[in-house]
Amino acid sequence: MSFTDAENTTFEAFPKSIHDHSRCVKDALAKALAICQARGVRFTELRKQVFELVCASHKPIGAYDILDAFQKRGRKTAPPTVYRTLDFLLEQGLIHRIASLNAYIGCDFPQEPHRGQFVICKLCGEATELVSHTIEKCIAGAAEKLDFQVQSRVIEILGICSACQ
Amino acid sequence: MSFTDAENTTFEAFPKSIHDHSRCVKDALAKALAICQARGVRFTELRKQVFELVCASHKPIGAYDILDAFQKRGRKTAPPTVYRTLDFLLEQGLIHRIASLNAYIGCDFPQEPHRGQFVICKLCGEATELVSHTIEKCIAGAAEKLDFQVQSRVIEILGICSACQ
DNA sequence: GCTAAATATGTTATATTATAACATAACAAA
DNA sequence: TTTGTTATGTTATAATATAACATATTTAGC
Repeated sequence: MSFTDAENTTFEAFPKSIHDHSRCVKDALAKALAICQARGVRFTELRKQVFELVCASHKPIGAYDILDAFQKRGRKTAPPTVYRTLDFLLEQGLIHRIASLNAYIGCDFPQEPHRGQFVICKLCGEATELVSHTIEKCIAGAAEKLDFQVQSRVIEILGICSACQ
Repeated sequence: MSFTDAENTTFEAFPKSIHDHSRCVKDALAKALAICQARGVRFTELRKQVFELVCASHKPIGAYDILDAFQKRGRKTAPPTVYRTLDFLLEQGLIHRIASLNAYIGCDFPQEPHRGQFVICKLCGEATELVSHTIEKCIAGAAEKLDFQVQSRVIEILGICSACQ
């Protein structure tokens, strides 16, 4: 469930402790599959499994955590396999990379082309995605003044969530 | 030389190719020294040298580039020495870390308590700092709605600067 | 000045994150 | 069914960062 406020910022409830997570994962998988089919790219078993691991929680997960999970399941996997798969999911906009944590999180709005903005709790590790059009506009304005062509942006807000205070 | 626009965003000229850089470094060193003296912390020779290396250009520099520079000068230095020194400079707000590049850059506004926002050219590597109060407000607004205590933020805008287009 | 405490730096080893380069397998189109 | 393309496997290594402990330097109190 996402909200849009008066300043035109869209966000999910946070923290996400209280929601039907199995449904949440199921929906995300269905969306991802539909998106890949529509684009004619393959949502292979490996990609599906990595995506499921990333979506298993709303805490950004590291590449080596994914690797460990595979190895615990008895699947011998090497880092390039995981990184390549993460790269695919990033390219398709199904997940985001959190630069300040070297970790990956499922995208809350995979249908729409957009740039993720994140709010991340340093205590519980949960993160949620914002889409603030005000921030977008402000960045676009500054870029225009500098005659700068924006290609990507990293916006990560770190602190303590309401539940952890 | 910094500017403040109608939307209350302060920024330096960008790209910075055309400015008196030796003066720029000299000023930064003087400011850093004054700040450390005022706070009663030591701006040691090592810290000064690392700070000078970071300020030697307006391109974010990696920790291992700093290490290499020391080793080229015949000074045998190990990674922890560099990282500890960078940590000190970060704590004092004299430099910033660019998370998306794993690199470090001198702070343009070390006197004021603020959070860096960066515009970074992927071609020439130059970066400049913004202080957009609009972005600050927007983040503060979203945080308040989520009852989230902001501790730090990472705002990095990547693309192509005017000179490189 | 001398000594103790605090601060800073040196040193060794290792953890963590990510990629290069090349081999094999699976799939898709003709 | 063979050919090109895409995906995955495999080995090795690069790049970034920290833990743990040793030594040196500075500061403050005496």
